[in-house]
Amino acid sequence: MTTLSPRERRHLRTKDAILDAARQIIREQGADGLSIRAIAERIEYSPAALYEYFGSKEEIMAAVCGQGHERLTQAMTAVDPTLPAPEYLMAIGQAYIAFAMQNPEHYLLMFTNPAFAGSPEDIGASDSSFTLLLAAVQRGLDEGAFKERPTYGLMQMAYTAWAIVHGIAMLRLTYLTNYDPFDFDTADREALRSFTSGLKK
Amino acid sequence: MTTLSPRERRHLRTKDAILDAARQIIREQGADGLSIRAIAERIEYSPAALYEYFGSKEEIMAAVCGQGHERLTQAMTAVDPTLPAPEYLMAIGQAYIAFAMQNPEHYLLMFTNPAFAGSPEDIGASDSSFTLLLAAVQRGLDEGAFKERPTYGLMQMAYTAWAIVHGIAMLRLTYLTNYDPFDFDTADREALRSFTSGLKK
DNA sequence: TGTACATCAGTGAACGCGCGTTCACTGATGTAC
DNA sequence: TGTACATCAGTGAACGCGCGTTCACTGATGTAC
Repeated sequence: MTTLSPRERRHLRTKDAILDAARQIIREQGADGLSIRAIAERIEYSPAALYEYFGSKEEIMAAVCGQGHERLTQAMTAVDPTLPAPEYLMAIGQAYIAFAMQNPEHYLLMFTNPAFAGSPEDIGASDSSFTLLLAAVQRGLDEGAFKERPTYGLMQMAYTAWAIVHGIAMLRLTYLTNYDPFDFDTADREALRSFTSGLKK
Repeated sequence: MTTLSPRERRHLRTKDAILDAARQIIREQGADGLSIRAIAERIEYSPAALYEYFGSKEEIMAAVCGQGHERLTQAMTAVDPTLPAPEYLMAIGQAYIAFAMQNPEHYLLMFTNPAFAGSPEDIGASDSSFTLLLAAVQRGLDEGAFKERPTYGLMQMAYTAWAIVHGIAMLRLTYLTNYDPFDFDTADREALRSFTSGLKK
């Protein structure tokens, strides 16, 4: 790893400041409120200055998404891997949901923006958070904790496990804001338990 | 029910044409592509003409959302209510997902647009599709097919059941377009079975 | 049935706005000798 | 250490664009008598 010159360090710091500003704007005003001009205003630069760091607005959004995927994977990796498979699956699910709640701007940009969705690589082995999920389900199958069916194997189980945490995250972030008749975290845990227990037979 | 004058009929027909055009545009270009001008062009009117029918762009979007909620409720109501509670719950879940797949523009506008989310009434008794879901879970509890826990009762079960179908719908519509390594419908059915069977204990 | 008038449905042009991006420029920082 | 020059980081003004909405208008449709 080469050491960086002061100039390079400053460059990276400014780049980070741009991404931070972008995240804050999305958090406060939604993705529609994000504009080059708003970012520039927040970091007290002229709009044109941002083009020294990113080629376009789209590049900035892609960078924020990339950051989000990294941090999501990190949060899931922090889960204790020595847990029994069903508990481990539940725990990474809870970590996933917690990440979404704590980083709504990241999560919504990652999964709401049509521009960053739908390419096969995203769900394939290269997408590391999904890879973690696949491994968790595989372990459950190997250890006999989950039972396969002809039409419900590794991929299907992982896909539906993803769907449930994604559904919880999206509902809470987009539809159930300002609504809390009960403790969501507890209900979510029960939902994961219910779903996971269903994988056993 | 009063009969309508030809003028009133024509008015309603044009109103419908506006909503249809709006839905098609969202379908083809996403919600961001929706504009008064685009709708006007599609129905071969001047942009200003739309203000004869709706007060603002927002009113048009709200009307499309309203249509969507109606149709979703209709689709779920069409499910055979004489099915045993667990099968009934699965069936309305499948109807929910099928609606989203067949009406992506409705579904995405309803659940993606921040402007139409988050008011308590939306999840309360007034939202009829959620009411259907609540009734289904209640039946399962009454019949002893589902078992309550201290932290996982009627509302929690309904909320998480909603989350799972919502997650499936959103994933398929926004992230897994152009990706089909297996039959989603089959996997979805298994997921609902797995989740529902988990409600029994 | 004919006529006078009111209402309705639609047009075309214009408004002000915020946007992403470009471009010529300038002063500051770093580099070579 | 001093000087000449190249590169870097940032500015300010302007571009063209598409947007929602308003407004004065006009011809068509409906209504009253």
